[in-house]
Amino acid sequence: MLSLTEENYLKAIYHLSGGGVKAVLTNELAEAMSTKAASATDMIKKLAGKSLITYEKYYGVNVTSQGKTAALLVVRKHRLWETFLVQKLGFHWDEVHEVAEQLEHIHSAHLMDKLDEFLGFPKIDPHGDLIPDNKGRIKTQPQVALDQLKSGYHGVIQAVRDSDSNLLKYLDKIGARPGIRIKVLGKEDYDESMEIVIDDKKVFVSKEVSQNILMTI
Amino acid sequence: MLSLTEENYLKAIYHLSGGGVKAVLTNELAEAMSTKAASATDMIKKLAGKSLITYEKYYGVNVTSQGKTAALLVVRKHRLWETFLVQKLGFHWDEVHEVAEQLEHIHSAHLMDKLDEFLGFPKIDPHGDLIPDNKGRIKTQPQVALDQLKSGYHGVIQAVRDSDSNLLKYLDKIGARPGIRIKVLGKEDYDESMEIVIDDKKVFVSKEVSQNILMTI
DNA sequence: CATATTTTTTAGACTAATCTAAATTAATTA
DNA sequence: TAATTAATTTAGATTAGTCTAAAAAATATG
Repeated sequence: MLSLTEENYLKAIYHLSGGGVKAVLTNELAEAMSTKAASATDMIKKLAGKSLITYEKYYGVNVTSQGKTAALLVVRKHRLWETFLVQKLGFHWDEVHEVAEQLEHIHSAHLMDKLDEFLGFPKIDPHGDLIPDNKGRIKTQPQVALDQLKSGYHGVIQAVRDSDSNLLKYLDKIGARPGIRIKVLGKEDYDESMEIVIDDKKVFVSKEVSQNILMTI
Repeated sequence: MLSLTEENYLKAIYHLSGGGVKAVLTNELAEAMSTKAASATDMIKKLAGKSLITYEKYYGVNVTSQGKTAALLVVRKHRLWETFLVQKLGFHWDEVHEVAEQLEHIHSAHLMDKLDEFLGFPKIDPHGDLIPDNKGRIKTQPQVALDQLKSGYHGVIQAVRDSDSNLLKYLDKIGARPGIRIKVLGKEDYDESMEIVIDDKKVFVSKEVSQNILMTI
């Protein structure tokens, strides 16, 4: 059984990796956990020893399928508790995070199945995120090209359709890599170019580019 | 804020002391916590340093009113969660303890008030125990003399009416001290003597004795 | 009442998770 | 490509909670 700290690190790795899409660096992880790189290194070794992640010195961390399942079971608990807090206890959506961060570490599969049933087997949580099932599986979201996304919506880059190296270099330059979240600010009717937010930076991309970025929403 | 371990020790002290009625010895506490006396001593010093208990070397521990309040707030959480598990999630009463032991350590007064409201402000939990209010107060239960108790019922010794030293010596001999739980097995119609259980031992007591033992049920 | 036994405390060590500071490796730049 | 800088790892220390073994205090016994 994982300790509370191990679960929190694993969940952070899962999220930082964009759901297992890309590697996570030690400093990224340390910052996400509000701790120091040395502490992150120690925990990385521990989780690698439990086969939840793979670790190559100086090159970062990837979640294994076992680690992904474990992370998704924590995510499931978090999202079911948030749903409970909002739907049954009348919490506002912005009050639930801190408490759900605690509740997600309660160890009882039976409890979560009962809660799931009590809530009517919800598919999404109050923030619109998908709730994984009790085997740690999350419905693979259908991929959508970025140009199909409406203003205000956001998604995570899953893949790039065209493998032209000029496109990939350009995407790399603007920070558009798999696992990265994009928000659509607006679309120009004239040329169908889009203004999007990547890493808190606003960028304009042409229709040719946005057609080639595959996202999950 | 108390750590999970501190909360568990404090709760154990509260219960072993019969709700603050009598002192708790180091070995008792160690056994209740499934740990060693040395560990109990360490934690006792820590809790005494936080003014939750008073501690006199070699003579045991007493909860302060501050400690009592803190313990009762944990008890409140435990009992509200048990009520939730049984009434809302359909748990059986014998499945709830382990999960409630975890849930009672979630830190959020707001959550407990909301849960209390959701459950309709229950006064007792599924085991029939009183639920303390959100200030850590528990309704003082009316005292009842042991001879008024019916078969099958149980209660905790709160005080002894007669201070005759022969009576007290006798009570001490059969293990009937304040804070100790008694269960009534049966009553003889002939002389109104009672068969009771104290510390898993069956004992017969006369009406003269049972009239003088004041209990809370 | 002196000795033996039990209970409790103290001393020192161990693990998990953390930190700082130093050393090492990788990446960047001149 | 050599030197500099940035990222990462290692080494050693710290805290909370635990343990074992030894010392000290209280209690029981002869």
